[in-house]
Amino acid sequence: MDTKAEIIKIADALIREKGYNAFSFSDISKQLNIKNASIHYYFPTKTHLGISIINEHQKQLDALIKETSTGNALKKLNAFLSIYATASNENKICLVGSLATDLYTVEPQVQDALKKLVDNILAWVKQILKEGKQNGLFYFETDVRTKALMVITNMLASVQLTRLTGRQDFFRIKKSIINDLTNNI
Amino acid sequence: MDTKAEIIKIADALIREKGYNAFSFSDISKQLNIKNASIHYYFPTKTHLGISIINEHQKQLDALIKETSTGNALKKLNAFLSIYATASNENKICLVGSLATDLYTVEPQVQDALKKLVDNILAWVKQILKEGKQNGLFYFETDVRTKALMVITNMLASVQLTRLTGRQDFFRIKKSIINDLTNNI
DNA sequence: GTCTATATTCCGATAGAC
DNA sequence: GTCTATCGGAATATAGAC
Repeated sequence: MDTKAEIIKIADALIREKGYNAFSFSDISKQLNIKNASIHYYFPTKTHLGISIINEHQKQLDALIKETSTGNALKKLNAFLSIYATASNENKICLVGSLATDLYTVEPQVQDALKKLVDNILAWVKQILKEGKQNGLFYFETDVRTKALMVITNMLASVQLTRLTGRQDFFRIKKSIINDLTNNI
Repeated sequence: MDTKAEIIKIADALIREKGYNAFSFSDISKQLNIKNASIHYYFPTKTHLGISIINEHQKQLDALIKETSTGNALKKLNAFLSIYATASNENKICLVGSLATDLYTVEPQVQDALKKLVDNILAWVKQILKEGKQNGLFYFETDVRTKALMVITNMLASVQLTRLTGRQDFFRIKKSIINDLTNNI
């Protein structure tokens, strides 16, 4: 992995562990054993870095959508939920939740990039739910958009809240989402 | 309102708008037309202030529980959901979500105070759901703790996520929570 | 209680040598 | 590409006058 990719990886971990305003270029440079100023060679400002982190998540989302495209809706749903399970296991939260909390402290370009990522996540989950319902795998009565928002908010907040109540609870919630969708068929 | 209470009120608004690490004593002192140093007379450190904000929320929670104690479970649930509706209308998030995101950047005393608040919120929501089910007002199959966690996470993340998708979505989610609980009876 | 003044530390960012 | 050196600014916090 080249230096630029490593910076993004470390910064992404920091942003999801401590938040956008709590990590510094120094935190990254120490982990990479380079100097503060070297980070600025790759990312002139913290805003540039923030946008690159969001874009990296967009790439990973696109890849996951592509990888699971041949599976059924349940497999796709599990792939989506696994994103948060991985975060929970590392005591990290998701990027969207982290940046949504700090939304009004970041520059408009970061806000815009995040909005696009959220739109794409929401579109994917909506598609998964719609497909699952049509194929008789899922059962729910709420409209697709609202149901998708509820699945996403359950996951987004679970990684945050279970930092305080215990990680067990995350997996209780994750299991319950699948149970609720797949019962009553 | 005395100065100490005003500081808490302003700091609470800032923490839920911008996050714990993004607001400063200067932000507060400017709004109060006093000087930076005067804040330290009331709160020696930012940690003291953080704990006082959490304690204030605990007091408001206790008051809300007491106020609604004579109502039925649906009225209590609506009171709980209204906390987040108020926040959403101000484009603010809830204190628990804000501090959970920054959890590993605050001192242990703040973490501990937050944990106790979360325990009390969870206990109340569990009690509301249990009571509603027993009285035939609510319908759900999941165990009470998990269901309570799902209601809380829906609300906690909705105020964050709908900063990006639009406030309409918050009220779609809120309505859907009530519908899901009160249907199928 | 509130002020001025200041100590200390850290941050994002830049200039210029190598 | 990475370094040293440094600037300007902001943050938490304290000392001591009023």
